[in-house]
Formats: sequence, structure tokens, C-alpha cells
Amino acid sequence: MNNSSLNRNCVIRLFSYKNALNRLKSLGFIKVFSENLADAVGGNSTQVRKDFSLFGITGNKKGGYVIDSLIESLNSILGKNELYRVVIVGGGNIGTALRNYKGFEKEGIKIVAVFDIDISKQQKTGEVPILPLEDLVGFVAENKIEIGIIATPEAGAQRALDLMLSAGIKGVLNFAPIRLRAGEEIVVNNINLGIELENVIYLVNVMGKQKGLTHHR
Amino acid sequence: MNNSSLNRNCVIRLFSYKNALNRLKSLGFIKVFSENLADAVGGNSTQVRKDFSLFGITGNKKGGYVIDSLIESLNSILGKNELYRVVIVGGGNIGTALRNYKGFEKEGIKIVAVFDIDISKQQKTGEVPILPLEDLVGFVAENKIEIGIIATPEAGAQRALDLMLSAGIKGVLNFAPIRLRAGEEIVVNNINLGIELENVIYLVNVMGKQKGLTHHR
DNA sequence: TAGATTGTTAATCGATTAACAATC
DNA sequence: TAGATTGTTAATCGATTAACAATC
Repeated sequence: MNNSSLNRNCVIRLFSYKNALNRLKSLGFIKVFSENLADAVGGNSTQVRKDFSLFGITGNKKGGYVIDSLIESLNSILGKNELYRVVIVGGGNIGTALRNYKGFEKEGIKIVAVFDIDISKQQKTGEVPILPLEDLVGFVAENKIEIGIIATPEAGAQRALDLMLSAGIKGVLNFAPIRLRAGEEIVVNNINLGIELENVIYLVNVMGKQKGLTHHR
Repeated sequence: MNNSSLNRNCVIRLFSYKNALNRLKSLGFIKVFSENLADAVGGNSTQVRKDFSLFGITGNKKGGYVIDSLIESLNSILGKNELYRVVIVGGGNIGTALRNYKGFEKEGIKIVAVFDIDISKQQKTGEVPILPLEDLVGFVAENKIEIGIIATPEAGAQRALDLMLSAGIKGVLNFAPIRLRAGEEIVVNNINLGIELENVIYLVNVMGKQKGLTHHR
């Protein structure tokens, strides 16, 4: 664990392994080999073992890995036995979709509130209320929320980040297509939907000329 | 252009440069230095120049780059003077959000139809109709669509991909949290929202111990 | 045991960064 | 010219993969 290769890609792969393991488990499997896991996530078996070894996870020399205990190890490494509460700023298309997205629940992620400047969008009641933006700082501080999602238009994103920061949020997933200015004390992970789609388009165009070039990420 | 470093990250950065340049242009700027561009996308100036050099883009030894011609070069490299038509499979939260997402238009991307198995969601009229899934293959073939988005639940994703493939689609942006089986002849770019958010959570937790570790992607 | 699989070291590969000559 | 900036080569850095000993 003192190893310096605490690498972003590696962590992402750990999450993928965990997802795949849960799927395998629900299919009734008890054990896996590194080879199976590699297939499930589209990697190679050496890398699976290397990733595990980086975090001190070990299996059985011949018998592979016991799924249950592997999931347990991953959960403890990835810090996921708790429920994570998340707020969203921006109640537009993306914000609303994420508010209703079913995929978060089973990962222990709960969207607790959405904030928007547009008063007409307000919904003070309901399981996930939509509140005015000026309530953000108070709400976050009071409920000790650490994670936020920015789903505002480009123009509102920096302000959203600044508010979040001042409220004590420590990590942000940003969907606004702009690079945000932030200090060292906050984690920002950017998803730019336009760029992701354009990237597919570009690769398709390149593929027209060169042969074969499957791209999985 | 015969250089083999035709690298995914590099292409993504080219898209970012283009976005930043459009922004700078709309602010009235005429020229940029590699240093400015690096700031705008959060990179470093050597990398900017290296990326350009890989694609044969040159500037002026002292005067930096003229924004207009730089945008033009990038557009021709990234293949973006055309309008790209895209279909979505899955009319749930994500699919609907993407259908209405404003950010695509200015990138020359147009969502032309959404397909869903749920008949009750159908909307045959309107600018972006929601059609039954069985119309997908015919529609795509007839309109020569090359790019698709999968926004179905996990269970429907592989079928969606197979249908798209058989209809002649060549590139897919996949939001279903599952690794799809596809041949060499199709580009698949996966976005797993759960994993992206979990990654933020993980980094925040790690940051609690280690100091500073801003993460921008 | 023989075969299969893990865990790790060493080699390779690729991407980023530093250094610097060219030149406006 | 002197200073600043580009474009590119070489060095570094990090991540992936290959090889293989350990062993169940």
C-alpha cells in the first residue's frame, strides 16, 4: 500500500472488477481466476493480478480467488460499505437524469438534493427535493455532504464549484464542458459528453481508412 | 501524419483545444500562444506544441498561433465541418437527457431519433421522435446513420449493440454499465457514470490521508 | 506427480516532459 | 539586437506486458 503506483487507471479497474464480481456472484459463481476477470472487464490476466498485488490482495496459488472475499477486500480498499450522499447543482437535462438514475443506488450512492437558480423548478417536497441555489451552502454544511455533481450550463459551472468549495465539498464530478479553476484541496473529475461523442466520431472516421481499431475504454 | 502516436489521449486533447479556441475566439482574441492554450485546458505548453506537431500544425516562431486558422486546421483533422447524425437506444433518464442536451448542437452533432422497447414512450412526431426498437435497423440503414448511443439498462445493452451493428452503425457511445462484446469493426467508447462518481469518492477518501492531490481529467 | 495458476521481477512500450536549436 | 516563442530531439517517467519461479 506504500507503493507509489496508486494510479488512476488502476483504481478505475478495481471498480470494474468489483462490478464484474458482483455480476458473477449473482450468477451463482463462487470463485474466479484472474483470466475470467480479465475477460469480464476486457483486460489481461497479468494486469488483474498486478493490480491486486499493488493493493495487497492475494488469491490461492492454484484455486484462483474466492468471489465473496475478493468483493470484501475491494470494498474495504475502495471505501464502500458506507452510503455516500451526493448533491447536484443544475436541474436541467443532465441533472434531472442523474437525480432519477437507478444505477447509483446499488453502488451505495444516494442523491439527496438538487439545486437550481431557476425558482420555477423548485420542489421542496419529494424524496429528492429541488432547492434554490442559495440554500446549497447551508444544506451541504448542515448535512456534511462531501461529494457534488455539477450539471449546470457552462456559464454557471465555476460559480457552482466555488459555492461547493466554500460549503466544504471535497470532490466534484463535473459535466459542464469547461475547465474549472480549483485549488489543490478539491478533486474534480470532468466528463465532457460532447468530447466523448466526438471522439467516437473521430475514431470511426479514422477507421474508414485504417483497418480494425476497436476501441474500448 | 504517418506518425504512429495517433493516440487516444492526444485526440481528446485536440478536441479540448478546439473547444477552448472557440471560447477564446468568442471573447475577441485573435492569436494564442501555446502557453495560453495549455492554461485553458490544464496541460503544459510543450505538450500543446507536441500535439500540434504530431498532426503537422505549425504556428509562427514568435507570434504564436492565429486562432482562426488553428480552428480550421483542427476541424479538418477532426473531421468536423459536417453535421453528424446520431441515434439513441433507450428513452429513459439518460437517453432523454441526451435527446434534449443543448451541448451537442454547436459541435455539429444532431440527435435524430430515440428508440425504446416501451411502446408507451412512443412519440412518432416531434423534432426528435421516440420510435419502437424494431424500427431501429430500418431507420439507421435508410438514413445511413453511423453513430449511436446506448442508454439502456444493463440488460438491454448487448442487444442494442447487436442491432446497431447489424444496421450498419460504426461507432457507439455506451452508458450501460457493462462491457459489451463487439468485433473489431465497431468503435465502442464506454462511460460508466457510477464508476466516474465512485472514483471521485475514492480520491476524496485517499486525499483525507495524503495531502493535496487535485485530480483533473 | 503433472498441470495450472498465482505473484513478482524484469523488459518493453508508450506518453510526457525537459532541453535546446532555430528564428521571428 | 535581445527576448520570446516555436518545433523537435532526447531523456525521463510511468504503465503494461512478458517471463518465470513458487506452489497448490
